[in-house]
Amino acid sequence: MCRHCETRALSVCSPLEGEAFYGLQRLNHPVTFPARAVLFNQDSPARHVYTIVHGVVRLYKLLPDGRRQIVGFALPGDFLGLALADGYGFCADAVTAVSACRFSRDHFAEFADQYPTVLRRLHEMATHELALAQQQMVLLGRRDAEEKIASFLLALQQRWGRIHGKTSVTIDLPMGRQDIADFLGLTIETVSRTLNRMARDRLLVIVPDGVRVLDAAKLDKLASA
Amino acid sequence: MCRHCETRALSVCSPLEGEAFYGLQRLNHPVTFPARAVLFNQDSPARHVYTIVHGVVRLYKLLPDGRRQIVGFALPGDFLGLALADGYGFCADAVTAVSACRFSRDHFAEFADQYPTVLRRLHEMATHELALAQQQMVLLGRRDAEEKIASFLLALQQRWGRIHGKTSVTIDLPMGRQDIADFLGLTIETVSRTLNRMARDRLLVIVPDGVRVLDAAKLDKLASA
DNA sequence: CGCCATGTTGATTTCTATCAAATTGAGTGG
DNA sequence: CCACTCAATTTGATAGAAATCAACATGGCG
Repeated sequence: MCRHCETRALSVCSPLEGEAFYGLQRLNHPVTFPARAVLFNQDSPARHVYTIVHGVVRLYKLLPDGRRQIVGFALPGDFLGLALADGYGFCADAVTAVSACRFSRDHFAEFADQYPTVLRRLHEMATHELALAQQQMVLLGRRDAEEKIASFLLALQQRWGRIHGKTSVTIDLPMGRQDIADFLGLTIETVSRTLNRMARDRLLVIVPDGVRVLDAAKLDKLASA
Repeated sequence: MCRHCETRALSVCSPLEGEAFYGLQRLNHPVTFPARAVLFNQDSPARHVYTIVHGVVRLYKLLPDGRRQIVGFALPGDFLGLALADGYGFCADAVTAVSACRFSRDHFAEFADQYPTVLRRLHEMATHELALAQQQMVLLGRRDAEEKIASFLLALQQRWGRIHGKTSVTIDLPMGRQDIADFLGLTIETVSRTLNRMARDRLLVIVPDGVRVLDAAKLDKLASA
């Protein structure tokens, strides 16, 4: 029931009311995916668009020789298919079990043309994604391994904070070390070593499926340095 | 005179006709900048938006310690200020002499709200930028120096091709080595060495303010490898 | 002609990748 | 409940690509 959806405030439907809200709700096909399920591939035609409700999705591109770059993690409230274009620009698969609102791309695009509010919101979300992507370019191009890890952890802490309504010193990391490595332009060994060095230096504690921040100030300094 | 503008087909105004076209033209304040002029800074409030008509602009972010990441080069037809947000997300300055169409951000945003075609086009341009940014993340995170240079050259060749209507084996490089380095996440020495090694290996010839491609096949292979 | 930016080239260091092996831990079946 | 398996992670040793440090060359331009 969209009316009581806990991720509504974060999602594309946040500005909708009345007729527009119900109109979009009528187009919605709720779907779920088990962990590791593929939502779509880079080359496949973009038949659907999605809003993530629960769970985490990794978005990535592959080079012909198998190297992988994760371009983002989609969390609750995030929208997949912002471009409303014929093809997705990347692969998407579920890191955890995922539930999502699925819409036919054509129906959604038609709906967006009818309600400029939706198009405006979509553009707002797209430019926000663009800003994140540019921030990630700085991280990938100009930061060392320790700074990358610190930035990643704090950014994720903030995103979970917005989703849950309160920030926690425990940062959930549903994705594996290899995923973190492929997001930060590192290897799994460097991620592991860096996290464990941070734990040894009392910046954080490694807990099952996450970390707990001990020294936020030092992490902040690393992340912005 | 917008009517005969040679970059119109590439720019935000391409889909406009009749009243909308003249309406936007009335909002336009043509401006020029000499090389090295600052268009705006990362922290300054976003008073204007721009369409580049001639010349090249570099867009970059700075870290507190002076490290720089160039997030893009704006070429004729490109739009600056896609977010229509309160702040620019980056610094912009002129690499060459630049002429541009400048609009008040508020007036432009109002105009976009009036003409959904414009908003749609803006969104299309934003998602295109997003796709480019994601491609750049792959480059920064997962490619070695030689692949980075090859990809950069070919991407620029294609962009000039779209602007001039025909692709040329001579690729104009108005930006300096340091700019290329800061775009690709390398140092100036590595850029210089890699380009000169490519020249030694007969992949290309270095010419004043550019390169001439000799072995497009090998460069293609490097770029997509 | 000489000056200062920009670019090139060489020597060395450093960080991260790579290669290799050991450890942990969740799930399975005896 | 415990041995077993397999994947994920950690840890160690080494190699390698690019950064850094340091001259040196070039080439516009006053």
